[in-house]
Amino acid sequence: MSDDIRRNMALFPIGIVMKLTDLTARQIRYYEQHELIVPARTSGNQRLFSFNDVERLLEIKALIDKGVNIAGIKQVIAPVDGESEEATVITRDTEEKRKEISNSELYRILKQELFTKQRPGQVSLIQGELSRYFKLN
DNA sequence: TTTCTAACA
DNA sequence: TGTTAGGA
Repeated sequence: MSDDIRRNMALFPIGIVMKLTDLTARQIRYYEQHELIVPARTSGNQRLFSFNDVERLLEIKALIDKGVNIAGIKQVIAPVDGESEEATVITRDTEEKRKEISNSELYRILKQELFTKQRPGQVSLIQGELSRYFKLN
């Protein structure tokens, strides 16, 4: 499915991802160090995240909120190596949680957010929206 | 202005 | 994890 390429297409810089996930740049970079995510880089060494990266980050956030440490999260989320089929490999446990939100739904919400949050001083609404889908089980 | 790496009161 | 320095 060509939908995979879109989900794995590196699009947004860390600033956007911060608002989308409600995570600090520090946390996002930290998770990258632990290989929980492997964002692409621009020629200027700037990170570029894909929708998949954002989804992973949201899952990580949900797990962190549950009190799971990095080691635990690594067990839940399959390590990202190859970019082909392995890109979306996840454990059955995680897959079940993801079923709570459809791909189109996530895309719609994220896209809407991208067009909404532009002006400074404006609070993103996606955090609350997405947290609903990833609400604690 | 935004992001990056490295490092620590 | 927060936060800052210093550079791109």
